[in-house]
Amino acid sequence: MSTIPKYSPVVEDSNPQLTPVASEAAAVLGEILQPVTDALYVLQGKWKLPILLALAPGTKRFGELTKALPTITDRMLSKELKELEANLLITRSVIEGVPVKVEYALTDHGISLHDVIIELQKWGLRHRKKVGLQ
Amino acid sequence: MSTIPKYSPVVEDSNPQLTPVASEAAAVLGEILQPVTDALYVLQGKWKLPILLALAPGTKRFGELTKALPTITDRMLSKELKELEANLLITRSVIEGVPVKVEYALTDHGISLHDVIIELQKWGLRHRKKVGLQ
DNA sequence: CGGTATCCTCCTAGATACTG
DNA sequence: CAGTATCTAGGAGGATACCG
Repeated sequence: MSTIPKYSPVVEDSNPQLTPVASEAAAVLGEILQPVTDALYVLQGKWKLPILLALAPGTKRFGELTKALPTITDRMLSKELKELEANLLITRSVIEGVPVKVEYALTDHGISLHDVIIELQKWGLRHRKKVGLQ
Repeated sequence: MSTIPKYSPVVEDSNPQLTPVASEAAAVLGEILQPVTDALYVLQGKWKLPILLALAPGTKRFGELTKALPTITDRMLSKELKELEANLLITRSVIEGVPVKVEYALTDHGISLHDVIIELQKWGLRHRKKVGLQ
């Protein structure tokens, strides 16, 4: 196992994708790019959003999540949960016993994604109409 | 060349990643997942956002974009511009002459991403603090 | 029950060279 | 100037089997 896996939070590097020219507009753009990239990063991948939505109604166990997301593999679910935990969006609680139970729940920080998701939803609906898919 | 490339708008399939159980909560979740996925989809990749931000101040030509995004390759820029155009976020205007000029500009639909981007930025800034990267 | 370990496949992104 | 053609590498995601 590698020592520092992908579970480190946020985006890996602040790569300068826009030239740092000395115009105010460009400066503003630069201040937008990084935070937005960070936000998009934590939602990246096929399963982040489905998992977060599945946890929205309340705490769920590993097995309950696999039922809620019938096509995810155990490996993927495990991997994604680790990343979400590393980004402080969910908590993982082990309940000792035989067999052991593990509960996953949204953190306040995870819940705070609500506004972002609503805004994405609103735009996504407009986009569907615009593009003509129903 | 394949006949139907990736330039088709929105996400390829509505894959049921959440079980359609008969609870109201799940129904609401299903209505959130698809539009949000669509919205995230059009911003996906390393260059979508930088290109959109580079076009925010106004129309730019291909060469101007390569200068604004110094590390992008021509191939990548060309590919991403096609996808953005297919998603109706930008327009492509050919100005005949020798040599030919091509101008790219945001559409109203592209500009309408503003609210989404601001919301992502706000959350991204909070996320950086939360995660402890300054 | 709640995962790991291995192996594999495809897709994205990039490098390089060339063109109307 | 504004791209296209071709090739390649790396990583995300997936299948399957096994484990404390």
